[in-house]
Amino acid sequence: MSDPETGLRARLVDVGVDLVNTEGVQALTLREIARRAGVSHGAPRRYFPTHLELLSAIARRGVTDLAGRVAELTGDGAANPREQLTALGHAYLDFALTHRGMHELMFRHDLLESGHLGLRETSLPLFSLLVDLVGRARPDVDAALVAGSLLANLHGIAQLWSWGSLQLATGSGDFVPLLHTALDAHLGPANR
Amino acid sequence: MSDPETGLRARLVDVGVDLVNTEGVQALTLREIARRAGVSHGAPRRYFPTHLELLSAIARRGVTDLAGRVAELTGDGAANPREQLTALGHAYLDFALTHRGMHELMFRHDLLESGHLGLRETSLPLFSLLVDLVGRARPDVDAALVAGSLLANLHGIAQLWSWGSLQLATGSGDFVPLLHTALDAHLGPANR
DNA sequence: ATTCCCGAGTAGACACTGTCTACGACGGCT
DNA sequence: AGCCGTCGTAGACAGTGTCTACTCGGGAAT
Repeated sequence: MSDPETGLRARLVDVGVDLVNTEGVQALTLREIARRAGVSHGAPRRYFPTHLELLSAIARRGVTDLAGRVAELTGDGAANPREQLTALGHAYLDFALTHRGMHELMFRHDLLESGHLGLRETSLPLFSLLVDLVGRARPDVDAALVAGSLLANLHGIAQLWSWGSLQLATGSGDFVPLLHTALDAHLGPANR
Repeated sequence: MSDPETGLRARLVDVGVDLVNTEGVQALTLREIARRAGVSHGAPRRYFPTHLELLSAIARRGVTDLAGRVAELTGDGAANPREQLTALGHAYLDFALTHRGMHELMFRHDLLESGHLGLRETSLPLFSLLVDLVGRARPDVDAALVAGSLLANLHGIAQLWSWGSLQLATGSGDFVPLLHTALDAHLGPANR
């Protein structure tokens, strides 16, 4: 009847999401998750045959969370694509920096290559949204190429910023100038 | 007298570099490195008090390797900065994609945050070279900001490309168009 | 109503990991 | 000769992921 009691499967993922956001990615031990869910260390195996599949389920939670935030920011019809892209970039960086553990988990090589995550399918709508916005903002260029480079730019800023390399480089403690630099570079200088 | 016999310390790092390039980052077990170096699992502790410090030493080898490649590409005086930046970007992407394990190791959060790696100091010359080149190519902008964004862009392309997200996005199996898109975006369209 | 059975979780074993500590060789001093 | 410090060994310990045998409880079928 109550919500969190709906099956051990969901509870394990809930615990994992909490754990990665509070303690970091190295705390996502199979046994620790089981412990916090109040079951024995063998229990998760019935739902997730391997540790990687449990981690993938947790990471997928983060992907859909991020996708939700982006969707609600860019939801309203055909607004100014440049503004929407700014909001999208801001949302992405904000998510990555306030959920560092989850962001790190979402892009781990072993998860991505295991195939359990299905990031290719999960993140494709976000990418095609980006392609659409870029295509509307700059009809004169190869939208897929520019969108790809812009996505990589956002991702790189999030990554380098989160461990401090870029803050030392740019001096300031604010990532917004970097975001605007990246946007200006790919979309042309902000027209007013 | 012979080269590889110069101390266990160097031999451990040698073994680690080989291992990460052939088997990947998950093979860099303390005990496995010791095994391949022909010593017991307790031996590394005399030179590297913890596993992370050994990994940091291996990663530092990769950083200096990359710095060397970049330095020899951009060594000749004051050539065309745009061409030098193109060569630098190509070298960076090439290194990241042909040494995937090493590249992944070099940018692991736990290594960076442990402080043992010293990436801040190690990679600073590379970044200031980038700032210099960007400043010469575009005297009209904040060079540090653009260089930071460009570095993040290169890093992001390397990362996203290496696990296939971008190849699916751009269709082609070649990363050079993406590299030129990023360079054009930050430096302005190639003059001529 | 009794039997059967199957899904869900437990408990213990196994090989492996990183860290710690006590111990043994070996070589260069005085 | 005796000593001592450096280097490496060997074993213990807690913790990990995976595997397998088992127990328990509640329907379904006869």
